[in-house]
Amino acid sequence: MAEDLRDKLGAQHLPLRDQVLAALRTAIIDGDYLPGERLTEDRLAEDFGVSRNPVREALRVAEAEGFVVILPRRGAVVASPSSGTITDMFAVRERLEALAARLAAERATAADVASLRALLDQGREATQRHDLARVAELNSTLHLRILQISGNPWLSSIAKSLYLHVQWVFRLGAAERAPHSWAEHIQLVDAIESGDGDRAERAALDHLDAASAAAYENAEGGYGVR
Amino acid sequence: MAEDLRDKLGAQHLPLRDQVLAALRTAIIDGDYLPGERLTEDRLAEDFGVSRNPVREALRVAEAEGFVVILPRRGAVVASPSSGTITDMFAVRERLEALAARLAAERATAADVASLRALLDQGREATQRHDLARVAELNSTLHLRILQISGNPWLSSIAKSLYLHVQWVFRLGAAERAPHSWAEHIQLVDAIESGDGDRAERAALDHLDAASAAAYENAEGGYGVR
DNA sequence: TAATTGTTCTTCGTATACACTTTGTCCGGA
DNA sequence: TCCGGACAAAGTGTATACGAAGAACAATTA
Repeated sequence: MAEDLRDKLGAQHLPLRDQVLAALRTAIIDGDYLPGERLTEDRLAEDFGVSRNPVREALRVAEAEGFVVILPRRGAVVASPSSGTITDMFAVRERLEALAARLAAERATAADVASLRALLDQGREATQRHDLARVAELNSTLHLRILQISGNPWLSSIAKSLYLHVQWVFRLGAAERAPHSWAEHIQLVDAIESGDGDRAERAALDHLDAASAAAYENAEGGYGVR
Repeated sequence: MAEDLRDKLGAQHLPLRDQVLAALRTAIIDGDYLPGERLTEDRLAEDFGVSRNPVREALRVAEAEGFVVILPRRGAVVASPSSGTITDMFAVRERLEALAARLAAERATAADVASLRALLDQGREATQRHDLARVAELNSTLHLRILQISGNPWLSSIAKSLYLHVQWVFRLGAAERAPHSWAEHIQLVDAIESGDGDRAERAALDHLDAASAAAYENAEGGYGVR
């Protein structure tokens, strides 16, 4: 009850535009709306059961985030990530996640490390169960958690946005990420626990290299993105 | 004329919401709207002479960009960058601009280098004239130009946004940036021209270190940002 | 003084209207 | 058949109005 009150003080009723934005993002990432597809305001409004205003506001933010492109007087279309984009995104992610790993190593508390280890355990378990969806989800959670531990809000929000886009491109390409090499993750968490920034950074870079290599293999088959 | 036609094909009549967004950004960066200041939709609509709709859309984007904070059912207030933010921003900028310098070194054409040198010359000249505003402007242009040369749109847009925020914090703090050490810039451009990625990266890092040191000195006096 | 109530301001969402562009279609003429 | 222009349809861009609900502040009451 006390928690309810505290929540109510600030807010709790998240605006429709935010719900629309979230729904739009996931719809695009999941491929429900394909690149190049036209997104008229009326259509989105109908799809989400709201009026045009919340839709418009969500669209502007989605544009700023790079999920849609808005052509003046023509409306919005889902953005079309090109193969060049993958290289570019990984180049930036490399730097950012290396920094995040370093900061996390320098700042992680025992509780932080424990939470990372817990994710690692769940990941191993899910891998054994061959629950690929869960594995991918845990992978995301782990990376996001490290960003959070880094304690740099800018880093966190930028990398998070990049991460979403990478996921998007992945889904467009191959069905699902390959079975993750949790060994790399363990290396990374070990390094963070050690408090050795250099080592953490190296571990992050190694992991990213492997991930980007996998990305290219996946991309080979090709996303039908024109 | 051919250019006019090409422009007309796509568009030319940039929407009110974009004009409002641009005006809002500069108003915040210039300190016309101070951190913590309340920005009601009606007030902004009146200030810019438009209806509430374009204002709302501009506000959402400004929120996504971190210039304003929107409290549910309370409205928007200008964001309040704290001293921690400066450290965080520079940590990210360091990585990003180092990457940009490396990419620029690897990809710069002769024409690119020439345009950088031209900016350098103008900068030196403006410094001699003690035209500080122009110096600051040329400094911005130079950095943005390097980002553009890097050819990585993600890097470019992220770093650009960070750059805007840094400027904002600067203006809040001290009146104007100290007379720039163009020597560092020359080092950087030399390194880019040489095509040596490592060297360019080092030069960028050196420059950022100096800039962040200067930032702290300036910040010492204190931005009255509560 | 402290708690409660009421008032006011403002956001949030909806609905509507209309000008203006872009696009697509149709039709007549060469 | 092919071309060109008139015409209609679709959709964005902007403005405006209105009701509901939350938050802040003032006034009132115990």
